Amino acid sequence: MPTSKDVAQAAGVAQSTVSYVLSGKRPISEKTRKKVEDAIEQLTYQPNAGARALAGRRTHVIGLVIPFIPELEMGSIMEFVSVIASTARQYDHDILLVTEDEGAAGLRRVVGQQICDGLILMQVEDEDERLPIARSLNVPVLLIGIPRDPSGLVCIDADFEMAGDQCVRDLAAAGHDVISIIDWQPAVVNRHVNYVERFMGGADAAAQSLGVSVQHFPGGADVSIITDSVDKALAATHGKPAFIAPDRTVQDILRRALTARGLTPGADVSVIGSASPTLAELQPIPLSTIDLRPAEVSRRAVKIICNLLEAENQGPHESLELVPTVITHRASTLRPPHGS
Amino acid sequence: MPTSKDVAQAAGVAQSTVSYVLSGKRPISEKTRKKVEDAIEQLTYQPNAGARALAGRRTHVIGLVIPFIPELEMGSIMEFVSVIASTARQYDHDILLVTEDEGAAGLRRVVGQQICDGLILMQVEDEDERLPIARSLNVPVLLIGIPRDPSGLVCIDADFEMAGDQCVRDLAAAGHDVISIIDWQPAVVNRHVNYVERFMGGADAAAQSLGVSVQHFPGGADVSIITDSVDKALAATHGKPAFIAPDRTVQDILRRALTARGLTPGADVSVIGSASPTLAELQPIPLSTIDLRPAEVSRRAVKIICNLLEAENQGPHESLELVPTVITHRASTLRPPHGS
DNA sequence: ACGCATCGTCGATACGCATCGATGAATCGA
DNA sequence: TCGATTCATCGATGCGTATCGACGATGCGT
Repeated sequence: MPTSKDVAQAAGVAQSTVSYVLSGKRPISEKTRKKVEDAIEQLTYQPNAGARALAGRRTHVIGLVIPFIPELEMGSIMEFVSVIASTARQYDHDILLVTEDEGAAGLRRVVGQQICDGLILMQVEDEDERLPIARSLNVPVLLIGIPRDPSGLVCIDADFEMAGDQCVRDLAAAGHDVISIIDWQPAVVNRHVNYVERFMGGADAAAQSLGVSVQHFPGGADVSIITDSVDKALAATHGKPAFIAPDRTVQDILRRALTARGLTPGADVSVIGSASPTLAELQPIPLSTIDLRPAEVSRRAVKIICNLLEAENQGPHESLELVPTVITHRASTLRPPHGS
Repeated sequence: MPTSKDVAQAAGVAQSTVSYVLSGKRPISEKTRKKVEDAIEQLTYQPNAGARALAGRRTHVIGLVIPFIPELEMGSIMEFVSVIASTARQYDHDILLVTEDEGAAGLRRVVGQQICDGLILMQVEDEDERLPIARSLNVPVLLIGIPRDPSGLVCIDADFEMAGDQCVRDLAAAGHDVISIIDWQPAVVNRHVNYVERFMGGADAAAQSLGVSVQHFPGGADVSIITDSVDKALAATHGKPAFIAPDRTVQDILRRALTARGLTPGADVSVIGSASPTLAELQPIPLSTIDLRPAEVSRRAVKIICNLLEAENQGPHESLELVPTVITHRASTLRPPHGS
């Protein structure tokens, strides 16, 4: 492996000059720059990351703390991971994986050993045990998710309140006056991620201001539970029932339960779920969705932490960014009555 | 951040002694060791990774090249990623993500900059453009998947041939003499990962040796295609049809298609799919599965590359490890006739 | 023509650790 | 009791880069 000294020698300059050509932190004449760049190319020189980190006190690596994975959500987590990794590259950074099973100690380790310049925490819970550590670490930390007490922390998340609001408004506009929301699966709810409450809060507020009623039902992987909700929803309304099911697994079950009752989404009943456009279109009946925009959340997360890294000024930052959600009509919801 | 020099001072020894206590590469008296360890604890000293990499020529980081993600397979990829990351920790290594969108250059970068000691490539294709680079890099590379020409490479994968064999034998034993295999989705097949062929090869060979016949049908996300296959399978056999559908998405479609024809898995028809035990049990009718054991493949992958890292002897290694698959009976397959 | 600022480059040093050779202390045999 | 070993530790050096101060060369104004 060639070093910057080799490059310097080949170009007939000092090693420090090579360094300045690369960093641009001091003016270099066009002629010298050319010589150095040629030498770099010919030797296929690449700066040694360890030495760079040691001398420059910056590793250009961001630690990504991935959650322990309830099997059913692995797909959505992977989308975050993937987008975060490629976005990080655009900011000239790499992503190091920190698994949840290392627990809070993992955070201390990667920061203490200075493997990372900063951290991104996924799936932040309401009262997350990692928060005190996050606050005490001397590096920027970005949370995806919003804890109960976000003071002194930098957070980003989808705007679940907006999502709940959008869903209810949409169904109300389609003529539904009783709307049933089926909760996330117990496995998710029990994790105390508060986006569940935020979503419900947004939905309830919208319902109140519009004068429609919202019913809440437990989620679950069991068809009978969902079928029950369907029956209750049917009994509670004169018109056609409407369902909101933000959890992907619950969506699948709901679809099955509706079929079992002979109900067709878009004709006898409205259903709004949460899925990427691609997945939504693949359904037998294309699903109207509330898009929580994981890719956009990921991109912004990386952007925010990279800004913090450049800012470099100490002192705990604090901010909260909510990414607007997008509702999309497809075949699974009734169309609004004409003229209204 | 305290350094090993600080520790040395606190313990009243030389810095090199601290280093030897940590690495164990020279004998240290019990008394000195104790002093040093106490100092480490009190200062909460953690060795600087950059300096360690620079001096020790070993980063303790493994690059994991994750594939570009057809949305539908994200879940399974995440399982690999997650298990690889936590297994790596057991071998005292960390995982750095390298995204496919950086292409082959990404491999050269992380190795050239010496960010990584070795690489794991996922989803290796038949004629993978990364192979020449993998061979030319001066670090251990472990492939998950088997290219057409694995010479000079170290590979691991599930034993898809065994999987195909097991499925066919199992269905034959249950009394089926015509077995229909539905291919992976076109998106997967077109990627030229050859596990598809290996699976089919194993199935065909088993069929031949058992005197049953195997029909192949194209996979797809379209219900009508699958329904077609169901009809053809029904026409081609006196008894009850049998299906093998290793692709998860295809499985879902198949289930729907069977329902549409009024067929019940386990009663009128046998179905073997591929899913983790958890997911299989969650189905309305628990699915008999061929388990491709992604977690085991991941664990062994990490183990192999860590061994290579320790071996350190140059010269291209070459090996091929196949992880046995496991077939599990659940409710979706017919039971073998008594006494046979 | 001369002092002065500016520009471009060099040399030296620090970053924190691993490792090698050397040194002093302790142990052993005869 | 003395030299030969072995054991435990120290000091010095190198890993490859970033950065700071210094220095010669150039251009400016007067």
